Amino acid sequence: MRERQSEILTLAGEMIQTKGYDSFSYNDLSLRLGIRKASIHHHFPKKQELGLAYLKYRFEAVKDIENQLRNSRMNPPQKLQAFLDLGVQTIEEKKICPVSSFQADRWNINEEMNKVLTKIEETELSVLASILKDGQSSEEFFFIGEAKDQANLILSSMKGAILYAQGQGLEFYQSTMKQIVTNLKGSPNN
Amino acid sequence: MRERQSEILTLAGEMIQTKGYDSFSYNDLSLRLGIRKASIHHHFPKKQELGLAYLKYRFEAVKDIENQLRNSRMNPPQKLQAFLDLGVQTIEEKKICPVSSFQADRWNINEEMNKVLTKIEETELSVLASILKDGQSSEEFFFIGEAKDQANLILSSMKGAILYAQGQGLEFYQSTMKQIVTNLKGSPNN
DNA sequence: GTCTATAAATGGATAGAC
DNA sequence: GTCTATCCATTTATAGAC
Repeated sequence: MRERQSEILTLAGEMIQTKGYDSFSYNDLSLRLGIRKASIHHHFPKKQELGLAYLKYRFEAVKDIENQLRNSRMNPPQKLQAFLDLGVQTIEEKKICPVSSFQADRWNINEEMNKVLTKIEETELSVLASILKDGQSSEEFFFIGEAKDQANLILSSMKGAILYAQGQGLEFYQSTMKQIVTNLKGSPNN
Repeated sequence: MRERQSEILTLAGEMIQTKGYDSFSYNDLSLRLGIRKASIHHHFPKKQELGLAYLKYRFEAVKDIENQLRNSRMNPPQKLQAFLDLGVQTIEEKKICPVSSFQADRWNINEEMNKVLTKIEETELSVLASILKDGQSSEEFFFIGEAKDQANLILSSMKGAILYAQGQGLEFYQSTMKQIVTNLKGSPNN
């Protein structure tokens, strides 16, 4: 990927995580990059192409994270913590998850973008489900039901809590994630 | 409240739950209502006033739900289910939670709107925390830690799961909420 | 309360020179 | 790859008639 293109994608990502896909403009990018709108159109002729390119780039990044976690020597609780810690950085940068951002903008994106978005969702969910499954096998996590459903629950709450944290503060996220880990450790009867 | 005004607010709400606050226009409202843009400006001169009015109206609605649940003769598990069922309707109407919508648009709203949004968040959280506390006392719910933290977790996951359900289907929400209820029933050792 | 008309700014996009 | 110049549609908002 050309230098400028990845520069634009990175900045677009930043704006997607703050203003949202539908609300940032080529002018916003232009001002930050110090080049004219037309120059950005040269790299990404239409905004939908920029949005799609960003989503594809994000998809690759998510698959990278997946592989890193899969090949790491961390145990399941450590992997889960590493996963949940990704949200802390997002909040500290006053951003939201790009997936949540596009989810909220689903009406404003085309089918092609929506398809990639759905693939990203599924990849993230399967990464987390795999961690939970391993932890269940090794008796480090305790929960009833399918690992997949538990993963859906945890990822939903993680993304949701990031949205709340913008208003309620980082502590909201921290205590909520702590509660997740607590729930996985067992019942009040243990 | 005048008829037309509440009509506009209702429609604005629908659009906030689909396109989002920053992405719907007075023209969108105009087309749906069959009156001109200028007529809408007569009722809500500026879009920020419309947005603020909607949030205040939502705040009242949330407090109503709070009172209804508080005064109902349902037991805590029934109250929780009624609460979670609110999400089902939202998904079936292909909408997202208005709170989530504004949370994703936090960069695009002013401080006054953000204040009301935060109040709505806090009210919803306290309603849920109260249900969980009651259920814990009556030994119908089992969880470690504070009811408040558990409420944060459940509300985050509820809102998050609604966002996922747009792409993954209603079943995603249903099974995720089932997992929440399962988790509250006790540990795998029970 | 609703209308026409209109303003002023912004947003996405393209043509063509350098 | 970047620029200037420009286009056209949209968006928020206002003035003033009915």
